[in-house]
Amino acid sequence: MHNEHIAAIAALLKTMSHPIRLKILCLLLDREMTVGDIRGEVKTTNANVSQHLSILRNQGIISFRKEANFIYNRINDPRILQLIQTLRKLFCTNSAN
Amino acid sequence: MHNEHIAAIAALLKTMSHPIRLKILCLLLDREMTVGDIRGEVKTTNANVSQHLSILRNQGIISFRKEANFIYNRINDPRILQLIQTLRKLFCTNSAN
DNA sequence: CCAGTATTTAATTGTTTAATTAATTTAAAT
DNA sequence: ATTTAAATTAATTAAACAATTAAATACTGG
Repeated sequence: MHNEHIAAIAALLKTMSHPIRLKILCLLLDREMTVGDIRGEVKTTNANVSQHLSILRNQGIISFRKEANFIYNRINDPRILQLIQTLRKLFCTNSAN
Repeated sequence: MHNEHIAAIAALLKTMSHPIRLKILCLLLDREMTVGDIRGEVKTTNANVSQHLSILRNQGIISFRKEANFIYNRINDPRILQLIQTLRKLFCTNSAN
């Protein structure tokens, strides 16, 4: 692996490595969610969710669409979906494969 | 995914999210390496490598064996191997799968 | 025992990150 | 136009992280 790849992947992992951000990504696996929706699932403030979302956006992981004064967030990069699938398979099951 | 899983995975990703530590893990994919070996590959000091190794050990990612006054480090957890394989496949190739 | 090498530990210092709070923007509804 | 709700932004403060340097430990060989 080249050093640029390593730097890029390290940055990605860093973005994903906060419990709230990882949880947001897990929530967004299935569906779109607004900031308010997300705040209902994680135990923190609205502003805090918004800040974490902005970090995820800057990394290019999620994008959003605006409707009325709601903002619907979704996972942008299909590779992130696959990555989370792998994490779940490796660390959340007892299966042999 | 349960919150304990999320916390555990977030902690793992955090440990892996430093460029030097990620590079160390990539180097250890194939072979065992001493601190000195690793310092030859990453541009930093001996003490710094040792500190990063200790973080990786505390996370349970790598283990080591002692021989003379060398310490040979290796990846402990086969799931880490698979995870890095996945990262490489997703973010270091142009292939469609 | 002493010298030399490998590694770890400790202490310091600067940087980054994260949560909280308050203020601001944007859009909708009355 | 004013109010209300959703989301963002900004400012503050505390905590965590990381690199450097120096000191300490562990082990080997003469």
